[in-house]
Amino acid sequence: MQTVRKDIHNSDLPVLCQSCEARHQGICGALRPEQLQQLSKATRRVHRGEGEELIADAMPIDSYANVLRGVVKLTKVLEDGRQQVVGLQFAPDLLGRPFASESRVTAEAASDVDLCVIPRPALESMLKDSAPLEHRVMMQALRELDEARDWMVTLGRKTAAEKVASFLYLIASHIDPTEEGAATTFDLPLSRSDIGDFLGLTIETVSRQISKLKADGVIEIVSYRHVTVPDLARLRVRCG
Amino acid sequence: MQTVRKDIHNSDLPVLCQSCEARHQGICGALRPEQLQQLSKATRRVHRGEGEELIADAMPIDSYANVLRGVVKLTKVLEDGRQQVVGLQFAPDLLGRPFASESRVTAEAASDVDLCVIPRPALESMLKDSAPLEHRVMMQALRELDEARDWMVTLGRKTAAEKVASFLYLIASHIDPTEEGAATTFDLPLSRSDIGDFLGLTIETVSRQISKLKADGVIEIVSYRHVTVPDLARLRVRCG
DNA sequence: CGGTTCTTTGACATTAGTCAATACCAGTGG
DNA sequence: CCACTGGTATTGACTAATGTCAAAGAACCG
Repeated sequence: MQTVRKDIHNSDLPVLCQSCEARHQGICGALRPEQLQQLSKATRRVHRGEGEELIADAMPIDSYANVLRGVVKLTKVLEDGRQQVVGLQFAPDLLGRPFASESRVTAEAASDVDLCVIPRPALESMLKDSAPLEHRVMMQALRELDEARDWMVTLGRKTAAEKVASFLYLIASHIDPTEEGAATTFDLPLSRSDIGDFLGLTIETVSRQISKLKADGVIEIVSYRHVTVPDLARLRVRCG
Repeated sequence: MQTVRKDIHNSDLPVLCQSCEARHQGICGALRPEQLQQLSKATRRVHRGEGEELIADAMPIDSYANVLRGVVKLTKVLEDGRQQVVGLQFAPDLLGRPFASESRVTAEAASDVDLCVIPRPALESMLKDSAPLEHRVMMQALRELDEARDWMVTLGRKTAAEKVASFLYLIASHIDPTEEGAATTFDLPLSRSDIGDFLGLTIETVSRQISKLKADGVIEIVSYRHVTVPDLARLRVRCG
C-alpha cells in the first residue's frame, strides 16, 4: 500500500493537500487519493492568531483540525482559576478528542497557527470506513499518552530547576530535532506565565530558574522569547 | 451486532470467558464468539501477588494482559531513584502498550491481581483482523489519556491536602461507584509510599494530610489500609 | 508474644510561593 | 527619532508549604 501511494502522481491529490505536512506524517497519510479528495471537499484552512481559543472546555466538539503550523496548548482550569497546561500540539497533530461528545480541555493557539479544519461528521464517517485512518488516530493517542506520562514525572518529582530545563529541552528537541551536543536557537512558543502553567510553577520561579541557567552559561537569552542553547547535552543533564 | 452477540448461548463461549469481566466491558467484548474461541486458545489466567513486577520498563513486550481483579500500578523512575506512579489500572483494563516494541513504564501488582495473559502475536494478529477490537483498544487509550491529563492538574496545581483528598476520591469512586453523598468503605490498594509516589509527595506529607482529614471527620481510618468515607460529597469539596 | 515493617508525629531545613519594586521591550504617537 | 505607555519579565525580601531527619507507635506475621 505504501508503494501504491508513492507511485500516485501528485495531480491526483487535492491542490491544498499536495504540500501539506499532514498528508505525510499526519493522519491524512492513511488515506487513499480518492478518500483524500472526498475529505478535502469538507475541510478548510484557517489561520488563528496567538491567544485565540480554538476549542472550549466542556463544549460540544463540532470539528477537528490538523495543526499545520505553530503550537497549540491544551489547558485545564480548576474552579478557582488555577490553570494547568496538559499538552502541547505541533504539526501535524490532530486537534480534538475523537469519539467524545464534549472536549475535556481548552485548546488555545500558543503562537500564530494554521489549521486544516475538518467538520466532525466528515472525519467520523471516514473513521468508520477507514481502519488505517483510525489506526493513525490511535497511534497519536498512544503517543500523547506516553508524553503525558513522561510529563507526570516532571510535574510530580522534579525540582523547579529540573522542570525548567526539561521544558526548554522539550521545546528545543521539537523545534529543531538535531543531534545532541549541537547548538540550537529557537523561539519559545509560550510566555513565562504559560511555562509556569505547564510546569506547575509560578512565573517568578520560572524566571529565576531561567536566569540561573543563563548565569551558568547553559542557555543564552537573546530576547524574552528567543533562546540559544550552545550545547543541548549540557541542558539535558539538567533535566534530572 | 450487539443484539447478535446477546443472543448467542453462553455455551458457544470458552468456559473461562463465560464469567469474565473483560468479555463485557473489556476488549473481549468486541470479539465474535468464534474469535473469542480462537483467542482463548492462546491465553491463560495467572495470579500475581502484591508487589510482583508484571512488565519491566524499557523491556520488550512479549505479552499483553487483561486485568481481571485487583489493581496494577504503572510507574516511571528517574535515574537517581525518584519514582512517579503514572497510572492505575483496574479490571477490565488491558495492560501493555499496543504497537510499541518496548514498554515505557514499569507495571507492578499494587494488590493481588488476576490476569488473563495474551501473547503478543495473538493479540496483534487479532487487532489486524478486527476493527472493533482495535476500536476498543483506542477507546481505552483515549480514556487513559483523559485520566492522565486530569492527574496532571492534580500534580501541577493542587496543594498536598487537595492531592490526598483527590486520591481518596479517585479510589472511592473506582472501588464503589455509588452516588455522591453516600457512605463508602474500602481498602486502599496502595501503601503510603505508593500514594506519595502517585501524588508527588513524601510519605510523611501523605500521612499528615490523612491525619488531618481524619481529625476533620471527613474520613475514618479503620486500619492503615481500610478507610471509611461517611459522606463522599464532603470529600469531593476537598479536592480543589 | 516478639520482631519486622509500615505509619505517624515532631522538630527543623529547604524549596517554592507571595508581594512588591524595578527593569525591559514593543508599540504608539508626538 | 525619541519619549511615553502598557504589558511582560526580572529581582529582592519575606512567608508558607513541603521535605528531611529522627524517634515513637501500630499493625502484621510468624
